Formats: sequence, C-alpha cells, structure tokens
Amino acid sequence: MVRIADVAKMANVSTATVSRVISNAGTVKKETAEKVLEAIKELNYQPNMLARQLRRSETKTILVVVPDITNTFFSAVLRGIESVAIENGYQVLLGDARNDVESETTFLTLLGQKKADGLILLTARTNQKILEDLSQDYPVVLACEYYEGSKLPTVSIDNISSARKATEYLISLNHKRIGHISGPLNIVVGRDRCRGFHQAMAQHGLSVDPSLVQEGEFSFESGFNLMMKFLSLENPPTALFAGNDELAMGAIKAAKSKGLRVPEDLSVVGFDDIQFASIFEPALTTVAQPTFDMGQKAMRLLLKLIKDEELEKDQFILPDKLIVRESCKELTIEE
Amino acid sequence: MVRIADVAKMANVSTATVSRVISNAGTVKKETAEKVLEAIKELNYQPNMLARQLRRSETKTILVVVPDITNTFFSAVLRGIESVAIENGYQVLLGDARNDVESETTFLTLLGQKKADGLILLTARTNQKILEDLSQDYPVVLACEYYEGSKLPTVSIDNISSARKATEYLISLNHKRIGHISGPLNIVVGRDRCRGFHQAMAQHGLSVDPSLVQEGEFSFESGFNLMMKFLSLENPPTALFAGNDELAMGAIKAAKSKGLRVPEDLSVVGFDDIQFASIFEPALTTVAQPTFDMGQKAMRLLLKLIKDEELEKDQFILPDKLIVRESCKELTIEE
DNA sequence: ACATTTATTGTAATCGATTACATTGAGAAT
DNA sequence: ATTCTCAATGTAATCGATTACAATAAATGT
Repeated sequence: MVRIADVAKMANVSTATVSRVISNAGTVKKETAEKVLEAIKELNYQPNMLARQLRRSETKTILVVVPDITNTFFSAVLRGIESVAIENGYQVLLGDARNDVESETTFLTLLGQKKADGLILLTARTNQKILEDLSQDYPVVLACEYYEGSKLPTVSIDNISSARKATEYLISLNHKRIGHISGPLNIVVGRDRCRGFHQAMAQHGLSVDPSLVQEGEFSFESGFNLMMKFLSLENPPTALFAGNDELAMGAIKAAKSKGLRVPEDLSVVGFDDIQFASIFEPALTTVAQPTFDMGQKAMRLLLKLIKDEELEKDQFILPDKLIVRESCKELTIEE
Repeated sequence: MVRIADVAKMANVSTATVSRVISNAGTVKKETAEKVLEAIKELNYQPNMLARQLRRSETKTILVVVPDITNTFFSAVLRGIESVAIENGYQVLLGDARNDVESETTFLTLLGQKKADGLILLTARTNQKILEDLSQDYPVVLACEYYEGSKLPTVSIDNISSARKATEYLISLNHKRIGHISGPLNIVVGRDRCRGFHQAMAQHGLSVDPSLVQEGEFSFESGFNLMMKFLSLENPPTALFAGNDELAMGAIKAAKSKGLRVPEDLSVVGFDDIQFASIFEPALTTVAQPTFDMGQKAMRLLLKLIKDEELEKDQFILPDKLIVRESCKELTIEE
C-alpha cells in the first residue's frame, strides 16, 4: 500500500506538504504542488480514508435505516437521500430492518461506534425515548415515519390530511358505505391514515360501521384477506380507502375474485403511488408522496445537523397529491 | 467521548488489558476482566471503530453496487447479501448506479480508499479490464450479471438455458410465430436471454422472423412500445418471450389496449419473477431467479475472498425455475 | 542596514485503538 | 536455595493521515 510518506519521499517534501496539497490548503508553492501531484500520480496514491477519518473524526458516511428495502416506496426515498449524499461526498451505509423493530434498534449502535456521522430513519418503530436520547448525541433525521409530539427533525407528508382528502374524494363520488383497511396501528402512518379517514367521515356526517374498518399489515395478502371479510358481510361497502397501495391491490383482487368489477361495483383508493399503481388494472387512484424530494430534504437536513447548523424548523411537511386514475367511480343511486 | 484510556484508568489497569478484555483474548485474569467490564458498563464505553479499523486495516464493511435500487429484483438480492453480512459482523455500503455506467465506476474508487473490504457488483457494465485489475487487488464478486469468459468469481443463473427453457415452453404450446423483446444487448443478461431464445427456436426447426425480435430497455414502457410495433405488423406473433417481467407486463398492456386477450390471443413469458408478477393480471408465467440465495452465496464467497481462502470454483450457477401461471395458453389451430 | 512581516515548509503530536515486546511475580523443578 | 516457566499485566510502537507549532527564507518597511 502506498502511503503519504512514500509520496513525500518521492517528491522530496514532508508529509505535511503532501497533505496540504491533497486538501488544497493553498499555502503550497505552485512548483512544489506540481512535484507532489506528479508523485501522487506516479505512485497511484490514494489517501487511506480510515486514517483521515480517525484524525478528523468524521466518516463521511451516513446510516439509513429502512423498514423494508424491497418496498419500492422506500427505495425511491433512499434514492433521493443518496443523490444528495453523493453530491456532498457522503456514502450511504444501509440498514434493512426487514420490518423487525429489534434489528432496527441494532443498527443504531453503529452511530456510537463511529461508523457513521449521522442517521436517517425511514421507520419510527423503535422506542421513542431511545431515539430522542440518541438524537441528543448524534445527528438524526426521520423521514416518512415520525413520532407524535416529538421534536425530532422530521420530513413527511401530513398523513391525516391526505387520508381525509382521499376519503373525501370517495364521498364526493356519492359513496356513503365506505370501508377502510388500515396499516398496522402501531405504525404511525397506519394510525394517522385511519384517523384521517374517520375525520372525513365525521365531517360529512357519515357514520362509520365498525365492521367496515379493519387493521391490516401493509401487504397484498392482508388486503386480499380483509376485503374477503368485507365481502362476506351482509352489506358490504361500495368504496374502500386502503392504507397503502399493496392493501388496495389485494382488496381489488379479492373483489374481482368474487365477481365484482372495479370501479363499477367497488371504488378503491390506495396510498403511496408506488410504481405498480399505474400499471395495475384498474390503474389505481392513490395518494402520491414526493418520495425523491422527501429523501433529498431529509439528507439536506442531516447535512445541516452534521455541520452543527441551526434548522429553521423541525417538522417539514411536504405536499402530497391525490392521483386520480381508474379505480373509482361515482355511485349511481340504484340500490 | 469515552476512550479506552478512560476505562483503563477507572479499572486501574493498562489500555492493553482493556483491549484484551474487549477482544476476548483470554489471557486476562477473571477478576481483572470483571473490573474492566464493570468500568465499561459504568462509562458506557463503545470502542471507536475508526481506530480499530485503522490499526487492523479492515473496515468490516462491504460495498454493494446495484444498477437500480428501485428494482425489486435487485433489492431482493441485496437482502440476501445483507443477511449474511450482518450475521458475520459486516455492514453494507450501498452504491446505487441508477443505470449509469459512469457512476457505477465511480463507486469502485471506494475500495482503494479503504472504505470497504470487498465489493459485490450486481451489475457488470463497467469496462471488464478495469474490473479484472481491481479484482487483483481487492476481493470482488459478481452476482446476477457477469462478464463472458472472465474468471471473476460470479454467482448467477444460466440465462441462456433459462431463456431456452422459457421459449421451449411456448413452443410446447404449439406456438410457431414467437417474438422476443430483449433487454439491452450491451447488458450480458439481455444478450444471453436473446441467445437462448434463438437457440430454442433453431433446435426446434423454427425460423425466427427478424421483425419479431426487438431490443428494448428492461422497462414497462419499452415493452409497451415494442409490442405496439409487433401488433402493427401484418402478421403479429402469437407468443412472446420478454427479456424481463417489466417488458412482459408492458407488452401485455399493449396487447390489451389493442383489444387482444392474454393468454387467449397472445401468450407471454417474462423473466425474473418480481413481486408483482403474481399480482399482475394475467398472473405472469416467468422464470424465477433465486434472488435471496444468490445474494447469500455471493456474500459467502466474498467472505472467503476477504479471509484469503481458496474458492472451490469461480462460477456458481444457481438453479432457476419456470413458474407457470396464467399468461400462456396452447395455440389451437384455427387460423 | 536592521526589524518585521509573510510565505513556505518541516517536525512532531495527535486521533483511539491494537499488539509486539518487556516486565513482574508466583509456583514448579532441580 | 536457585533457576526456570508461565500466567498476567504493562510500556510503547504502530496504523496513516492531519495539523498545531516551529523554523526558515524571502520580502517589505523604515
């Protein structure tokens, strides 16, 4: 391995001078710098980052913990994060929690071990106290998910209002018996979307039949199973607001399997606008989150925290958008 | 920050002893070790990995470069990699090339900078020579994609034979006018699947109409557009082998848009068996790759390389599987 | 001509662990 | 009693950079 000392020897200068050339300190005479540069090239020298990092005590690496890397929603956010990271000379250390809280928590120890300068969490299922303590000592930003009433820097959409919007869209299409298959209620976005649903219903004077609200698991199968349950009811819903797109697609598949047509016999709104939402048939009406932007914003905030700059505020709510496609239809009064 | 010296002072021993306790060297008296452990706990000491890494000159980190992190095929492989990595105390540094060769190459410099102990490439689009040189100096394993005739350690399926198998399935259903929409031919798997297609056709004495073979881009849109092209032909194909599932789905969408039914009027086989293949309608008949296993195997190989162990061989071909679902049907002679 | 500043470079401490080598003391062997 | 082993621990070098401080030379001011 070529060391800085080797370069120094070849260029007939001290290691300090070489280091100055590398870091562009500007206090090196032009001719000396050229000699050094030449030696670097000649020896094909690359600085050992470990040594630099130890000395500067910074890793130029950030840790990103995702709940599920195989979910394209999260990988899209990740891409936003990485784009800003790379731009600023940072690398991304990946932690895929596989929807497991414990492994999520395990990744956090990497911060204390100085394997990363900061942390972006795309999942907020760890104990809130642990994370708030961690955030005292290290730069931490949450994205997508968040803790209620916490001051932790967060980038997300307003899930409650988005859910309200989605539900109101169904209401505007004359639906009254609207069901909701939620995500897990121990996950904040599952909870908030459920809340938004209830708020919209209440605000429009519609009662919610408790048997038409079921807690699912953010998966296709879960959507399928719970919709089957709805369909076996005496009086099934005419519309459904699903906690995410997978749930929505599962539900639609269930409806079709029972011979119902979507949207003619059942209207469905999803959430997230994952890639397949537009390819699915019927193309899914859903709430789009600005995934890439959220990732970028989160990384920009983290960068500020790392540089010890003040944040103008802690909670950043980005705009969502209801994407109307083909999975909903106005209810014609014929029953 | 708590250093090893702080622990040493509190426990009234030297830093060497503390270090020995931490690394479980076994040459420390039981009582001393207990004292040290207590101090560690008391001070909440965590070793600084940067220092350890510099001294041991190993990072316990591996670099994984993927062509496109938002493609669930690759994230599934990544998951396999990470599972074995974590098990062995390694972390994964992620490089998302975003289908760009240049940024793919850029990530490789991280190895020389000692930011990772080894590299797994899920993409082989960089100049072959560069990579082979790199592989002289650092542990490198390829997965999914590979270089033809290269000795680089590789884990993949046999794309040619898989493509043959897929095509033969269509032939077994009596199809004769079979089209192929390939992936980019500068990507080895695109090329090999195309080859397999031609081989199968030739082996069964079927001629390939050149206008029925088109090079696409591994995307839904590409599949859609090229299928539209096929459909505007005087004599369109009765069956299609697509270079991957996205292409297949795009093609099916195109066929449907023209009023054709799949599989009644057109049979389609895809490749990869991504998550959505089974949810898509019609559920896609496709070649499944053992994504998780490939990832695990690749990581196990890399671990061996890192430990300087011999590999029993260089090329590992894992078994694929044709998953028959609903997108193909026997051609009844009626035309 | 002398003092003072400034530009350039070098020397050596430092980051925080690991580990080669040295030291100590207790028990075993003669 | 003396020497030898061996277990347990300590001292200090080391990994490869960065950087505070020192030193030198050149330039400038009076």
